[in-house]
Amino acid sequence: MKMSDVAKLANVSAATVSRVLSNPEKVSLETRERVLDVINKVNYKPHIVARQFRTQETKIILVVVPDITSAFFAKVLRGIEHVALKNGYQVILGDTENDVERENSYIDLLLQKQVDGMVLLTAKIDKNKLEELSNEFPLVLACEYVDGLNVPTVSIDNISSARKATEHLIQLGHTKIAHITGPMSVILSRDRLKGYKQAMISHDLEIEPSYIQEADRTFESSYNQTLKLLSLATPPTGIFVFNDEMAMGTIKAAKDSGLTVPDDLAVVGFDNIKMATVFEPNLTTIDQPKFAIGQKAMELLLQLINGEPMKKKKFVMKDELIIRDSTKGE
Amino acid sequence: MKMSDVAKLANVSAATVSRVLSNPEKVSLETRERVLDVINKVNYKPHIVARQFRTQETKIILVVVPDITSAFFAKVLRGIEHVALKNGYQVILGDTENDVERENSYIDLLLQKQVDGMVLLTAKIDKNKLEELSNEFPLVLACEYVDGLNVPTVSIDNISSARKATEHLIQLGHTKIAHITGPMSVILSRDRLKGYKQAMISHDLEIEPSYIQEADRTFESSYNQTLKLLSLATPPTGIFVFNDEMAMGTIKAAKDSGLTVPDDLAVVGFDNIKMATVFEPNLTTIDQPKFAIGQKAMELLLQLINGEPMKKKKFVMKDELIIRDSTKGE
DNA sequence: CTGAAAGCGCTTACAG
DNA sequence: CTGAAAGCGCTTACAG
Repeated sequence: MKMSDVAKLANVSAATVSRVLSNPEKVSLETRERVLDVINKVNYKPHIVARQFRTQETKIILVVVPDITSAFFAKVLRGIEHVALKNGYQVILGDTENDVERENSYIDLLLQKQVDGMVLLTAKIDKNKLEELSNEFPLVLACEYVDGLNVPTVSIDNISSARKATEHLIQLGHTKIAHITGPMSVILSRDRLKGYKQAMISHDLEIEPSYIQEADRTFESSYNQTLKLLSLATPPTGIFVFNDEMAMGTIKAAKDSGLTVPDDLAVVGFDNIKMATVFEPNLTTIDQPKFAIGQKAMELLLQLINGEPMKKKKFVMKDELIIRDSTKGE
Repeated sequence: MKMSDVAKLANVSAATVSRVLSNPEKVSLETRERVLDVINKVNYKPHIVARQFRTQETKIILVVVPDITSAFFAKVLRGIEHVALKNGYQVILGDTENDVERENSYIDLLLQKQVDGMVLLTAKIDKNKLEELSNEFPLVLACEYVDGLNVPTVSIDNISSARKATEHLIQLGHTKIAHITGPMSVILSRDRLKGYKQAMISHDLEIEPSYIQEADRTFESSYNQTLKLLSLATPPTGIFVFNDEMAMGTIKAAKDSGLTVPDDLAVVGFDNIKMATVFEPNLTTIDQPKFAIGQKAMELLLQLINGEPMKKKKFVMKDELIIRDSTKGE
């Protein structure tokens, strides 16, 4: 059943059926009702791909995430999704599993016009390529960003929030403070490391190289790096960890080493995922407005798609240090 | 830049360019190389929507999940994704957030030919509608299923695994065993309740109605229902909980009530999500092969899409009771 | 091995 | 307010 069949049954042209569906105000009430009756009777559904082809827009956007099983990204994704759906857009999910190759391959969807725009929640891809791409297609970065790139971006200020997290430990009296970073290939890791260093220096604390350990973003990896830190001649008494999942790994390692958190070791995480309040001790962490970041990113993408002017390109969302039991005790 | 432009530059017809892209073996080596040179030089990318329109297939499949922020569904989704990508299919994500309306609206993507097939990880939708749909379109159910529906389905045997979980508590000597169910509108909840009852009856244990409490699938909801159970005149000493996230809520409630797990209260969860080994005490639970369920579901969907015969329609995957600290102690 | 031509199902500028 | 007609960019059956 196609549009011309419906048209015949309703004694109108296909053009009129099309108008009833897309611009009903252009059709007289009488005709409109007659056409709608037929549409309902035969349960006609327009062939969306034909429409996409004709209008040259798919009403689909692509979201590229580094890890869909991460609670953090799932929440950001949901924010995107909400705004997308409300505006008639479907969301294609591109899970790269932290693989640059796969990130690159998703970009083909844009080049092949299979999606109208793209939100990147990971940006390992080459900077120049990204720059070119954003000149040609609607593209928004969220959470991650690329330094000096003139692309709309939504994130928190990772440097200042990492500084805040570290200063919280300093204010509690800690001086031997370690930092477990994410992969150095990710700019967020470098930013949070920078914030950590800034806090240490501005409080005249020495930055001990062996106190800085790189991990990938998993529980297990942070667990192992923590064991390493705890076996140092002078182990740290406080650790700022790249994210909450890793912070849980750190605390587990402390417990397995016979230490009590926060008494023997204070731990600060990042993101404020749901588990942060379920895990014991509850995590002191930096709250990121995950849902709001997703919403804002999608709103910016819609602006780009609709060709609306964009005065501001960088949006810094508000984060918040949330103090819980992993640093302050019960 | 479109195909005919490439054709001109290479001194061939558009048909030949098309063949180079889709059936290179039908083009002479010489011509093929000449065309590929041009394609690379101008960085031509075919307009996929035009191809979709022409071939009447989109190479996109839809996965409908009840909750994308759930660790369980994210893992199943990843299994689907792996098989999809390997076979040249993109995945559109349909997150219903447990809303039947939204489940229904995703079905339009199928009716409008915007996707080639669909995997449902939730099935609240009307049974007859589903039956009709599956006669017309490639459709696979995974995790959830609908009783008496002749649609390819991948899941574990929820009744027997729930029985196993309950019997584990019985074997530990518990007689006052409660069950916190998921929403009764979900068949999995009814199945697991059935398994619980079977275990109780076959061991001559009374089924105490107040020991059965319904919760939605969240941590908080199970937390509250557990408080209710613990305030009974004769509180249970063991609880089988619908899923792991809820089991964590149950344990939290027990702790907050001054009880020790497993000594005062033994708890069994379901799914074996990653957090089950991070949370303390580690959860005794039923392991579901999440990734494999996703893979199998997508393989079945591919069979349907390709019109291959399917001898068997119901696939029951192997589950496993995993005993950890939440029932047996250290 | 290659090309000319038809056609997939819509939408929209144009004419009346 | 309505219709006839063109055309979006591919693929493929057919002919040579």
